[in-house]
Amino acid sequence: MNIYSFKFVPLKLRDDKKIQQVFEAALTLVKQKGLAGITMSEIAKEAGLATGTLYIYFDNKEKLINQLFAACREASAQCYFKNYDAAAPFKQGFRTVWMNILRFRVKNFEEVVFMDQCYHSPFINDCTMKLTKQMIQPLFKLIERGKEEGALKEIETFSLLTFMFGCIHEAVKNAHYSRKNLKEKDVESLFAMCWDGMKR
Amino acid sequence: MNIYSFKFVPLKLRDDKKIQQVFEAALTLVKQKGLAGITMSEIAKEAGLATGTLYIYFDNKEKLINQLFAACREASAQCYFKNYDAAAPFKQGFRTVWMNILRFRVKNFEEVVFMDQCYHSPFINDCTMKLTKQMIQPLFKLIERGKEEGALKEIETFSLLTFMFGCIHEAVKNAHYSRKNLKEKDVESLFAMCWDGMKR
DNA sequence: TTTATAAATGAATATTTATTCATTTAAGTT
DNA sequence: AACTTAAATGAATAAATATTCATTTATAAA
Repeated sequence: MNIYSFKFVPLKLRDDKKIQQVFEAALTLVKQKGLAGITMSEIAKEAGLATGTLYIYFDNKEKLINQLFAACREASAQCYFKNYDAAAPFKQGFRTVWMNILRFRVKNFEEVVFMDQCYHSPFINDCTMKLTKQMIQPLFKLIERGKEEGALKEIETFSLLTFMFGCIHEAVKNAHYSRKNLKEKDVESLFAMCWDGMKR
Repeated sequence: MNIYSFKFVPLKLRDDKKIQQVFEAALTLVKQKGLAGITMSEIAKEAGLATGTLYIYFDNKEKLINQLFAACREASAQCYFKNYDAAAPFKQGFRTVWMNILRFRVKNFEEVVFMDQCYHSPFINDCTMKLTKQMIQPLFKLIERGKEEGALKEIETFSLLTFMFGCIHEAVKNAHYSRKNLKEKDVESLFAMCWDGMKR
């Protein structure tokens, strides 16, 4: 017990699990009705909280959405290089990363939808956007390695990356909307198409 | 002059150009601030009309957005087979269609953004969605022809189409956001990647 | 030129939604 | 057990937005 204890003693603590609850509620609703269709009171209800409680954890709606966006971006970037072995041949490493991205997007489809909607919304500010662009840096390096080793076509790195993301992105979206789960063989043929398109 | 003329004589006519003005205003604003950020009064202002005038042309906001969506879908589907020569070799026809899609998306980027946002919004109803799916039928046929002639990989048509759209889609988006116009050579290398990925 | 009619207007109203706040509840300290 | 403090609540308020409507304007026919 220190001399300050009489001044600041937090007696009932904020529950950080609630932030997660709110995030999940928001994602569920955005997937259902889009960013244009969600309200603070609905988010609170879906999260099992009173409307006022939201404002203990988030300054306002804009901040809530920006924070959720940042969290999604973090989670997404985190997955890219899981199990990546820099010592292995390029194609193998590329495949690992490719599969990581695909799996993340299948598993976290709500996040993907949410982030997609955010890019053209009044909620996401410039600072948030800039940070987002920085996070694909490691992927840039990967593609560049592929070109140096003669494995990939001599095309602008940005174009190659775009191509790779485009394939994955659209496949995950279409699979979801047509309610067909991506089977092992679908994933394999998609990877084959993507690789054949990019390889030298 | 017929016997009814004393009953229904339209003396000041509705101006169909206004509908186009409103559509353009809405697209401009959606690109700027997203579907979540537009209001009826802003649309009216951007279109140079009074708020009330909007309600002469559209029942309400939902209808306005649905009609705009339908118009965009129409325009988009219209372009696919321009200059397509069914008698020409497959690759040539495929290339024509591919370029049509790419060009349309570059030129009508606002429409693309708008439609993208609509898919997850409270505005677009099921009926509208169903119609949209029907409109890619001719593309289905094209891909099937490619497989029959041995030009394309023996993969589900839907997967091949998805792949093709994914490449185009993402390339147009990224080009736009990074403010790099797609140059002739970028388009060519993108087409090459897409074709190499799909060809047998 | 007059008249009839529908379009156009934008301020007023209705509705929805964000945010606040007085009150209650819960938890740690004494 | 009493006390203190912050979290939690949800009804009340503020703010934003959709929609209406009484009035004005424009047009074509007579």
